[in-house]
Amino acid sequence: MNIGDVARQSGVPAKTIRYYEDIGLIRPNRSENGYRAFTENHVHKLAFLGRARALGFTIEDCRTLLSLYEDENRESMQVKAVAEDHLRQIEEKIAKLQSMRATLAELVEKCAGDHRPDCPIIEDLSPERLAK
Amino acid sequence: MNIGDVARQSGVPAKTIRYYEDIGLIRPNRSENGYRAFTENHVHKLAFLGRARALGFTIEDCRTLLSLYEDENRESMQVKAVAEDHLRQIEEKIAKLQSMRATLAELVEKCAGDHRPDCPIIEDLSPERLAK
DNA sequence: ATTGACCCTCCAGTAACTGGAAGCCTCATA
DNA sequence: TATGAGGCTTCCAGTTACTGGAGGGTCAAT
Repeated sequence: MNIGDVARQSGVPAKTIRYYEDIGLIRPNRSENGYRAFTENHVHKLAFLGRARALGFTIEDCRTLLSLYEDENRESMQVKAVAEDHLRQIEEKIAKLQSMRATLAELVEKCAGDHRPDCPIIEDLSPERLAK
Repeated sequence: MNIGDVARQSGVPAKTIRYYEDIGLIRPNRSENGYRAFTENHVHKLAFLGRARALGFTIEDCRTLLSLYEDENRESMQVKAVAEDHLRQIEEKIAKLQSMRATLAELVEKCAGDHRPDCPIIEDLSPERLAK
C-alpha cells in the first residue's frame, strides 16, 4: 500500500506519516521504486496513533502506548498509569485556563468597548496602578 | 538600568527580555560598554507584557495591546476586541480539554489497572474494534 | 591582579507537525 | 510515443515563545 492509501484509511495525513517514520514510530518497508510500502498493520497503528493524539497524549506517550498495544503481556496498570498521568495534566491545563477565563471575562465585561480610551483591561495589565 | 535590575523589577527573566528586544517588543538603548540601558518605562512595559502573557495573550496580541497601552487616543473597543477574541479561544481550548478529560476519565475508571493485559483504554484506541 | 557577578552574542533545542521546492515514478490518454 | 496529471521522494524552513549553554568581555572590590 502506498502512503496515500494509508493516509486515507488511517485518517493520518501523509506528511505526518512520514514524520512518524522519521521519529521511529512506524517502520514501513520500501518498494523497489523507493516508495514506502505499508501493510494493514501499519494502518492500524496509525489509526491508533491518531486516536491517542486526539486525546492529547504526547508523542512520547504514544510511543509507550503503542508498545503496550503490541505487547500481549502488558499489564493494564501500565496503560492506566500513562492515562492517569495524562489526565492529571489535562486537569491542570483546564484549571489554568479557567482561571484565565475568569479574569478575562470579568475585564471584558467591565470594559465599555466604546470610542473612549479608558479601559479596565489596559488598567489591569498596567503596572502603574501598583505604585499608586 | 541594566538587564538584571529590570528583570527583578518587572518579573520578566533577562533571557526573555533579550528575546523581546529581538522581536521588537521593546527597544532599550545601549551604554558605551554595550550593555542594554533600560528606563523605568521599560520596566513598566515589561511588567505589562508579563501580565498579558500570564493571561495567555499571544506575543502578537501583546504587541497590539502594548501599542494600545501607549496610545492615549485608543478606543476601548479596540482593546475589548482583542480580549474578547482571546477569551473565545480560551473557551474553545477549555471545551476541547474537557471533552478529552471526559473520555479519558471514563476509560481510566473502567481500567482495572492490574497485572492482566485486558485494558479498555487500549481497546478504545484500537481500530480493530471498528471491524467487528 | 584576581575573583565573582554581570553582561554580551550566537547557536541549538523544545513539540509536533506543516508547507514548499525540486525532482522521480506511473498510468492513462492522444 | 509523448505528454500531462497525480503521486511519490527528500530536504529545508517555519511555526510559538522561549530556554540553556558555550565562549568571552566588563565591573567593583579585594
